[in-house]
Amino acid sequence: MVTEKAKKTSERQAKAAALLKSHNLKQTSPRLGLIGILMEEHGPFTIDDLHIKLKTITADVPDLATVYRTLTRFEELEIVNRCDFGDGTLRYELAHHDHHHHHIVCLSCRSVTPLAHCTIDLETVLPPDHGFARVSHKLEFFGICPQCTKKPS
Amino acid sequence: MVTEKAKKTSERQAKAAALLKSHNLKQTSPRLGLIGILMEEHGPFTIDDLHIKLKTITADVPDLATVYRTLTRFEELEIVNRCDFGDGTLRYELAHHDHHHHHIVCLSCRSVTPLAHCTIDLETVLPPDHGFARVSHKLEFFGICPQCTKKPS
DNA sequence: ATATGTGCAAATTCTTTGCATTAGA
DNA sequence: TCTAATGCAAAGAATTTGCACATAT
Repeated sequence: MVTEKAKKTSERQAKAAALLKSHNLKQTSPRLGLIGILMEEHGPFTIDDLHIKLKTITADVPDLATVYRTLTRFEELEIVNRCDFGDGTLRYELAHHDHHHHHIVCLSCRSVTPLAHCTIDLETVLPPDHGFARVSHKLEFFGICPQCTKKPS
Repeated sequence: MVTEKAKKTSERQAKAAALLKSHNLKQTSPRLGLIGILMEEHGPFTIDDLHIKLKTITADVPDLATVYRTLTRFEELEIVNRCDFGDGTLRYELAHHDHHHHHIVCLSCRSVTPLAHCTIDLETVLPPDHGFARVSHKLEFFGICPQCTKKPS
């Protein structure tokens, strides 16, 4: 009997393989491992988070340098998004090309909550004559989450 | 005869001194120098930019560590804003308390253009039941500026 | 077979910290 | 005088790089 979980895992593996193939990247275990983790949980995760998670699923963990190189590569290919919450450590999450979204970060416990989707309309936010091409944006929210608000800090 | 420029400079010095006094900070030359520079040009500037600019106005340049400490202090006191454009180096600009604004960064020449003011309305962007307290946001735009768009890269 | 990817170790870059000394208020 | 601020040097943290070896296609 095939469990539901095992089924999902194999689906993910197939998707991960297809994703690499579509970008002409070789199927290596660091890459498959990283995409697998990012498909399983939303994140975003720091490089260290990801490196630690890799340890739990593989015997021979890839080198930290490889994790850095892999994610930099993935970012260039827009397989992942890089998130910068201004705390000195970058975080990565899988890119979803049908929408994009932002996060709200708790300044107390550092938890990260994804927001449903982006409602920013560039036309209304930027001056009409800005003259910039290929405009994108980074938007992150910060605050004190409901749990931390209750607790006396 | 007093030139227009000299007059502005002395006005700035007076404002800088008042700013420090209002926060109970001692009047030291690193602090006065930094505020002076930030009042003169919008920036935002990296720590290194500021350190280099200090060299042009003072004989005995403050140590880099002092520049870091001073700006961290200023940020806590909300005298300056810290800007993070995701390129690995933080930038600082004077905080204006009557408004806040964002920037558009050219991905080609790295120039930074301040946008007039922020038009983001938290109510419409965040889900109504988010439950976070003391919400703030960081928003930066990226693109290719008009000059760089013209030039063949 | 061959270009691509990886491990390892060292180097870089940005930032922070400890501590003795100096200097504002 | 007495606390706060600075300089200096060293430590830290995150990330990048060079190069020889390994591996996917």
